Amino acid sequence: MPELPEVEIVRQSLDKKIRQKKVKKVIVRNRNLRIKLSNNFKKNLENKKVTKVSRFSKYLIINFYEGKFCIIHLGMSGTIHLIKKDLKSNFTNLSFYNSPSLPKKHNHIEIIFDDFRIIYNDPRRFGFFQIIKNNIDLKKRFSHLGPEPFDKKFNLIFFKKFIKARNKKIKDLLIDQKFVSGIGNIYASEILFHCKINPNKKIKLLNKDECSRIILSSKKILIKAIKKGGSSIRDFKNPDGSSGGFQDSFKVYQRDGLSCKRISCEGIIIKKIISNRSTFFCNTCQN
DNA sequence: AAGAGGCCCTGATAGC
DNA sequence: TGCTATCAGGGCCTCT
Repeated sequence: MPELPEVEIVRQSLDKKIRQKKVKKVIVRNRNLRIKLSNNFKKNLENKKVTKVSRFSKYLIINFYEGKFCIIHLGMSGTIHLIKKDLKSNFTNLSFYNSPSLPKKHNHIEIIFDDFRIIYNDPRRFGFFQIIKNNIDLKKRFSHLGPEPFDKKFNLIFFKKFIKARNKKIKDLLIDQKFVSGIGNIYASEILFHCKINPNKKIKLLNKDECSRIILSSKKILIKAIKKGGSSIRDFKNPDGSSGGFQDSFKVYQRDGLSCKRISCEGIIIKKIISNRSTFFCNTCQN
């Protein structure tokens, strides 16, 4: 499901809700996520107080007072639901489950606070939760990942150096998390449309100006997507149940066969599989 | 050693 | 109202 903008939207509403709150109880219904949940998972969370919720790339990070962290990756289909207690009901337990936005199946993990709980739902179970003991381990955990698009380290010098002695298509490079972290399949297509570069182009053929445009467009598209609340396709929703709006701004994603949205371009949007994933681009203005 | 491809898993949709 | 095939926004592993 989610790329960096969607994860950031989840982070924002989660942070607003659980900052400075103490976890009362944890319910685990299914430990078999992509990474099997550790045996002491519950113990590590129960009675611990949250300082804040942060994020790196597509990973959510719940920060706790004693210096531990719980990282959450949503995989392809993970969603987080904030469920408030229905004050009209006197039933202690069932009164949490009357939210129409809560799916019936695959609610694997619940983290319970005083008068609300957060529920992790994930049909495909490509997501995971992981406890990280301290700051050093947290750094290590993300050490294989490249900078985020907004990071000033993501610049022309870095770009040129990284692509040296490599040969792949630019679309492949953009979703390579070792190069830049947070961009996934949707935004890669949107970014390349924005800077008018063909996703099939080999990186060794990119000139300086094109590299600069890719950097700039990556920043712009992701920031715009965050401002619009992420993209709601399939099942993505803000934990409070509201939808994002960036999907209405898609210029190429899932628009194959339709005409190019660029003013004065007569092109048609093409869908092509690049390394096993759908890629969309204009056959005219992206060269 | 970089890169291509397969695989983890379930659900929605298309086509018969 | 049934099947079966294909595809889906991620990331890791293996083979070459």
